[in-house]
Amino acid sequence: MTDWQEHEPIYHQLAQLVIEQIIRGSLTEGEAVPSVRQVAAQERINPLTVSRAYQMLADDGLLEKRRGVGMFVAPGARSATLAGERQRFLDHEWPQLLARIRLLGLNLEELMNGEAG
Amino acid sequence: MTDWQEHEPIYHQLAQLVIEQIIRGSLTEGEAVPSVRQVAAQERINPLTVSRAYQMLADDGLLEKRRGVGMFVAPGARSATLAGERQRFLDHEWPQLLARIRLLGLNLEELMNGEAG
Amino acid sequence: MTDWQEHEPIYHQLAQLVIEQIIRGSLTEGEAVPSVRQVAAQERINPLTVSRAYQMLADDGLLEKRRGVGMFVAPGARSATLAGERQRFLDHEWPQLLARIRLLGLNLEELMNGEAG
Amino acid sequence: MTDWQEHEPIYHQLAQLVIEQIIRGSLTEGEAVPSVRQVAAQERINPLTVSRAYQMLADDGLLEKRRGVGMFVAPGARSATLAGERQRFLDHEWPQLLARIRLLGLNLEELMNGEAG
DNA sequence: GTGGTCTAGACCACT
DNA sequence: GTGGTCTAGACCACA
Repeated sequence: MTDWQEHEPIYHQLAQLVIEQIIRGSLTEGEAVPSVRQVAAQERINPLTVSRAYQMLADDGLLEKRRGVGMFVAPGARSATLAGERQRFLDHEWPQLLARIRLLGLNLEELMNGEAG
Repeated sequence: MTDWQEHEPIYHQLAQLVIEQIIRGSLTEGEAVPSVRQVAAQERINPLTVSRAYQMLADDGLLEKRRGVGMFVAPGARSATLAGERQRFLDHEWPQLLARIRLLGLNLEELMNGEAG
Repeated sequence: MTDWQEHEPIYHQLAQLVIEQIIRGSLTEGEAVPSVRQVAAQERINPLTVSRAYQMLADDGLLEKRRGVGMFVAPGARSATLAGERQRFLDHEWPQLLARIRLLGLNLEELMNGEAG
Repeated sequence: MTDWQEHEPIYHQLAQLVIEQIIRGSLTEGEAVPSVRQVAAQERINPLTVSRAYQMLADDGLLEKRRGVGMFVAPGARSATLAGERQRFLDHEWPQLLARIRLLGLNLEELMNGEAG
């Protein structure tokens, strides 16, 4: 059972988890994703919430539905995801972040400090 | 007119803007912040939303209300803000971001130097 | 109260209705769309079902959300919709349809007959 | 391997394919239709799905079962099918399609002549 | 007032 | 077994 962030929709966090698993390789292309009911039971959340997450991923072409069978990681999902996420990060998140880091007067050393702990 | 982020409350984003201005020095201690009505008109948002943002800042001791006159940047606001923001950033936001950067296979040093992409 | 088709999701039919109203001009750009609750009450369906329809339209850029206020027909929605629907029809639906019409040996006259009744 | 439409049951689409073949004459009356297993393997779908399609056609009198042998196109199937399909198309599908064509501002004559776009 | 999220539970179609 | 749809109802954040 994952512990969900308070202020972000569960279905969104769940989708993100799947994306991470695809990137990390713990879900490989062509592999079946755990069923909606299975995830719902395991995470103790409503099937509809799981369904929404999977639906989002299917809309983005990361998952493939086979009717009456289940949902599968789409071929090419890993590279597509990785490229897409990188793009989004570099274009939208990082510029704002960098401005913020500079505003706060933080440098590389201070930022690296945390990782030792 | 700022363009607001989709998934974060406007009042929160607005407060953040004021904080940045204080840190940057474009709002100096003792200076009056623009009136609720003024901001509301300029940004085309509800006055209540502006009010809420200012209230938050007042609660944190960054703004001072002077009845019938307006709101002013509190003395000591800049250093307090800067310290607080740095703390919050390093403790809560940065760890997640670093994990994300690693997951995407990006190099932090290059990112900091603007060499990425 | 609309009478819904049996075999197509209500939220999908509802979205289609809104699209038709935009094309037809009974919903003009910038105009507020009836609220989720309002439609739900009027059509005697669940608010969530209405919400899904509106969400689809917002995702396609046909509706604009203003938080805490409501949803509005996006600027440029009419021409975008019309162009998009035409494209989709000509590219995907019509070729199959034409093949079918020819297979059944139907001609223009037979097809026009129905419209008199 | 056919690529199936998203929102219509595969068994229904499969039955439609057989009907088209009968009308087109690529399946003649008295001829055996390919076995359930054969189709299932070729189309990579569940044998039950194929079976269901064939069953529907048999129920409509378009196919005949001969136990232990296979299924065959029934005598009189072609004319019966053609008449039935025309009826169904003109009565149920075409009126909606025509309304849609009108809504999109398309010209039926041009469409029939392939001049559209 | 607005839309968004989540739940519990029912029912359906497809394979 | 699979996912999809819908309902009734609760609660929340935003404006």
